[in-house]
Amino acid sequence: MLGAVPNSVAMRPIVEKIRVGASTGTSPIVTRFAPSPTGFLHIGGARTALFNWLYARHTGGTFLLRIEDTDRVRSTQPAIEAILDGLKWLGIDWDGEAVFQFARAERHAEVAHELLARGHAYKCFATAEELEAMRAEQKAKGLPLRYDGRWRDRDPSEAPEGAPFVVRLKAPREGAVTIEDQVQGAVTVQNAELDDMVLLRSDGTPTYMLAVVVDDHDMGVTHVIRGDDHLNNAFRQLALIRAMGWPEPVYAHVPLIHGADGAKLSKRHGALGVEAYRDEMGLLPEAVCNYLLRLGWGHGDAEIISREQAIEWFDLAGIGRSPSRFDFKKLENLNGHYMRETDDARLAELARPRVEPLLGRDLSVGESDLLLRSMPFIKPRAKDLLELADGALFLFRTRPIIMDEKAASLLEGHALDLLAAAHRALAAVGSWDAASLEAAVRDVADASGVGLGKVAQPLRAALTGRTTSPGIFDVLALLGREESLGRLTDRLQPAAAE
RNA sequence: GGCCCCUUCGUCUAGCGGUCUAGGACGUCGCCCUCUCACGGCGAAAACACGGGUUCGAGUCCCGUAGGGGUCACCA
Repeated sequence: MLGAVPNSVAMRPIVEKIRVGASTGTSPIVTRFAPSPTGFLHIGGARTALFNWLYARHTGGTFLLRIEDTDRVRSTQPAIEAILDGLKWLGIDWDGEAVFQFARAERHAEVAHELLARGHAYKCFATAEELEAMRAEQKAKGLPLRYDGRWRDRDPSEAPEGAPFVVRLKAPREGAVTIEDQVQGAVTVQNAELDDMVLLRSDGTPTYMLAVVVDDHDMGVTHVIRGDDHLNNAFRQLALIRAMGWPEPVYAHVPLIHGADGAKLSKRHGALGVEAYRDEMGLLPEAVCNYLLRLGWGHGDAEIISREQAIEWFDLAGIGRSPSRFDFKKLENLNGHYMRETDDARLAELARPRVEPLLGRDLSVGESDLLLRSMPFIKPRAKDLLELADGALFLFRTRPIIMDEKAASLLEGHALDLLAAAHRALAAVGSWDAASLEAAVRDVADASGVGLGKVAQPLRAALTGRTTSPGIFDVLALLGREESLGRLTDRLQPAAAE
């Protein structure tokens, strides 16, 4: 059982299927995104996924998804769904079926046993307490903390009968390893700095280090693009890859994203799940992708980059070497840009489910149509979907509409006389269109010897309940004759309105 | 602490030895447009961390210093 296990049986179907899909292209490049489902898809993970996806699409290669669910305690189904949903929302599609790492535990163990059989790995019977003592001593002596290889050359027969053991890789101790990282450049680490990592735990389950290497190999991954918190891991993984005689992947370790204050982005420090960007912040996926792309990657002066353009331009050489801070203001600005570019129908559909809760009721068919027609006037003023919904709200308020404080203060004294004059003029307008309405209101201003603003602001307050809104003539046109005149009457005859 | 990585305006970045009196974008400030708010247009302030080299010449190459980050598990 522990002997030379054939190394070509388990899980081959997965590889074959993927390879078939990839073989149609001219490039053999295969990338992957390998999140662990212990929480939502955070912004850093999203960027890593995006880079891998873009590189695969750019090269005509294959982009695979692997869920690293080997931590049975912390991995959850909701987290898996959140990650899948997040990727779909961002428009990052993967080739073939997602691979679940835990399901491949047997294959991982098989590789460890093969290594054991070939003398590239050994059993370590050191107990947890023993290792703890070892580290305490190293720390006391100011030595680097690492496994000292105490079982590296000992015979397993020296261990107590039936004692539990882990399997460790017998890594080279002499020399150095250099990785030609596509982002970081040549990085060299002395083998003496690395200790013999655990491949199989004492319960026989594989560690992450073993699992990634085996899966990446079996999945045919050629380019490993990931956060640079894995740079040190790469050297250990390479030792394992070499022990197995497998082809070495190209590495690209991308600097991490920091919070606005420069501190590391963590779950309690700005690293929200992508669903928060979608639901709570009301952002468009194309804006988030564009922002993420520019965070750590550049192409000359290009800022607004479409998905198609990104695929055409993306390359590893454009990835910067230094960590970047997350700037929500810039994301917001980008989102405003994409909102203005988005067609009204899509925007209205995104706005409706946000308008209805604010209103406390569903929109009728007619109101949905009104929402759609209002988009050209609302969307230039909104930088996210929250503002979009908020900006459209006044259209659906029922009379008498509520006034905010500033609007109410605009409806005092002489302003009411102007409002009354405007009401009379508007009531006499033949064709209820923006141009005719504008002419009528300008006449009122001229006749009263005041600027247009003196009339427009009270009108805006009475019509929308606020001091800011789309152009007042567009507001009148949108609301229609009856509703507009009614809202004005409510302000002119407060007693009747209350 | 050991090892590894990083360092251009507040932020994201362009720059790949001379074309840099350092460019763009967001943000900030001013002006214009104007019925409000946005949008849009114009303009301004704003950076090569520091110190040594190499070179005719350094933001660009090398070495230090400082600062920041990552990593050192039978987590991933």
